[in-house]
Amino acid sequence: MSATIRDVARLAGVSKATASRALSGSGAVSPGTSERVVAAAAEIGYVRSPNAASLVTGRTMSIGVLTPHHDRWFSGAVIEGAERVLLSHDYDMTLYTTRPDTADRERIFTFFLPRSRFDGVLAVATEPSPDEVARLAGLGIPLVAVGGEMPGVAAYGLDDRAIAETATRHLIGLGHTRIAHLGGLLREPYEFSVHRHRREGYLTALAAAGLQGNARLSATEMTIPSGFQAATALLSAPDRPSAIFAASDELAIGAIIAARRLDIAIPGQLSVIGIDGHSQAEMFGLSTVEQYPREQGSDAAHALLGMIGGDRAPAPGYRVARTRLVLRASTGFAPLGDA
Amino acid sequence: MSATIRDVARLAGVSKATASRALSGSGAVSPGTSERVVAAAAEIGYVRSPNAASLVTGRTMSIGVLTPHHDRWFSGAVIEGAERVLLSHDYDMTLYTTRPDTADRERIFTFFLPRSRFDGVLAVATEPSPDEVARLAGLGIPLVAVGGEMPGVAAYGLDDRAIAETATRHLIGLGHTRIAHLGGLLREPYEFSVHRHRREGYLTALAAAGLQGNARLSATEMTIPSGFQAATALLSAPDRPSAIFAASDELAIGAIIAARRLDIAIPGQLSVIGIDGHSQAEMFGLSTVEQYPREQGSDAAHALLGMIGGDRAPAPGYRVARTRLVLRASTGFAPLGDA
DNA sequence: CTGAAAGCGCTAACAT
DNA sequence: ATGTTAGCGCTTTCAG
Repeated sequence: MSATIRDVARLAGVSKATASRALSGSGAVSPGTSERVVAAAAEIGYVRSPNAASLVTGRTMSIGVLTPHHDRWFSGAVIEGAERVLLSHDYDMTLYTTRPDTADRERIFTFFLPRSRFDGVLAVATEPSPDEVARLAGLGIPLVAVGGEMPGVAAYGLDDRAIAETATRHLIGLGHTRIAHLGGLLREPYEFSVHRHRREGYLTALAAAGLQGNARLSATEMTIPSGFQAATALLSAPDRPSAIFAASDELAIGAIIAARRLDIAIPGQLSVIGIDGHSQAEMFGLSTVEQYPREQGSDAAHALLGMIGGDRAPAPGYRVARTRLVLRASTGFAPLGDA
Repeated sequence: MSATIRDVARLAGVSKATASRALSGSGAVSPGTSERVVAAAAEIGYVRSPNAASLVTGRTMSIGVLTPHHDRWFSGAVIEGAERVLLSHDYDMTLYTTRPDTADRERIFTFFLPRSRFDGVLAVATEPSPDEVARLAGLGIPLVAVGGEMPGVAAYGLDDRAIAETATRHLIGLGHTRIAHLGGLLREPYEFSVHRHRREGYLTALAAAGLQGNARLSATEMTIPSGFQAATALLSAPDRPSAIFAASDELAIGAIIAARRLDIAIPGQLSVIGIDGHSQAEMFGLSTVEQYPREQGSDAAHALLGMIGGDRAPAPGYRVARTRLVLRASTGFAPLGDA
């Protein structure tokens, strides 16, 4: 089919070995020879087959990427950030959707990942069971997680407890006392720590202000429509909250839409704050704790590449990514009295 | 590192060839032997290396997927639909983000795709230049497009002109005369036909009703915030339209949010209709022409697999995917007189 | 600095 | 039905 290194060698009048050396820039090749080889390769449009090369080098030049949903704002941005870095190092990404409790997910861990196709694995917002963690480890290749802790694994994510506290405290500082928390689902028995930590931060802040008795928790899928539904329920109750701390901007945006539908003025009658810095946050005037998933993705990719390259493996651990509190109209004013 | 077919053969007491045959189910192997081989493989957790196999079979068991943005509703759904089918056939997907006019995009076509890693390519909502089309063809592997036509290529998509006409006609039937079109960007000189066709359908419907003089066109990125901005401009003008036909639900949703912000009642003072059946369409009460990208993705994957399998290559051509007009609150009422 | 030879893991003739 | 041999495209000893 396409040109092989044999063709290049023949055209350049050298042996396969020399052609290989010239093309990879590794061994010692005389400048003239090297030039001829490179020219020959360009002429016939030769591109090295990494599959064949991997057989002898052990390097596949590919990364396996795991995510429960690649079309969500967070995962999409992480993947995008990782892709830029990887492509520039001649790596590409094979994507697997690890939706919980599916047959496909099972096969991804037992069949696709062990096919020896990858030099590393990037887990994005994935909540692996202990069994899955063991399988991942059994692969014997570097693993980096983004979007939450993973036991014994290098991970990039937020200090979720702290930022949840910050966000909740901001609401408290505005004078709110009836603050509800719109959180993510806590999948038992194995779950990514993110949702739990954000809820804990919320509770801590409440307790610090002597408001623990007012805690009001709602948990749902991390999507705008789910947030809309959950918030509608929350806001339809007679003793509705005057503020909502949402665990993600998607949930917060759903809450804003719900409030409008119910004719509840923001921020007059309801303050809302989220976490993320979603692409729609500004449009909705949403106050939020911004994070930068594209950056997290590229950091993770660099880490992975480093580990593959044999750099002293960065001690597995949790790297806290930067965030920034951004205040907008959704928390623009103190609530109107106690109504 | 991991177990090879040699290990399996040794453990089962057969030759590599027999082990290979037993595992692949191709050649003739006695039931007893086959069983022993399979058991041995299971015992040591053997998984065939497709990279090594591809060297001799020519099959890589992988598909290259091209999309300008994998995190948008449409692409996300297409990819999801394709993934399910592919995984069930032992295929996985390597994803490349082909954002127009980037260096990465160039390298994807010139370096990554020709690495002989794929048995086929799936192009999702991709607008390839003639040069890129040529490179794709030069790969010598099956190619299927989803989300628009591609010259000389098997493609799955909508009858964009027809559904745009349908949507516009629905607005006209409601009594509207000042109908604006919120469309996608027309990238010159090469573009996917989608946006142009939808605009043409809109113009055709207008003309059929003698309304061609009232055409009002606005083109922008296919995102909610872009739709919000464009609609805000459209609706702030003194002679604002009484109806909007948006080329996508994302744009339509942006328009709905803009209208609320401007205190323009829907559907009292403004009717809105979109195209897609976006996951947020119902929440926003958006009338739309639903399409089913997950289905399109799985159809495309089946087609690809068929072409790879050597089925009589389905004549390259355009396959029209099903749609359904879904009416909701956003076009619930006729406009209030002519105001 | 360069070439010849071996071999990565696997399958496809070709024998038997 | 099974084993032997060759070889896919590539890199890496090992000689020279």
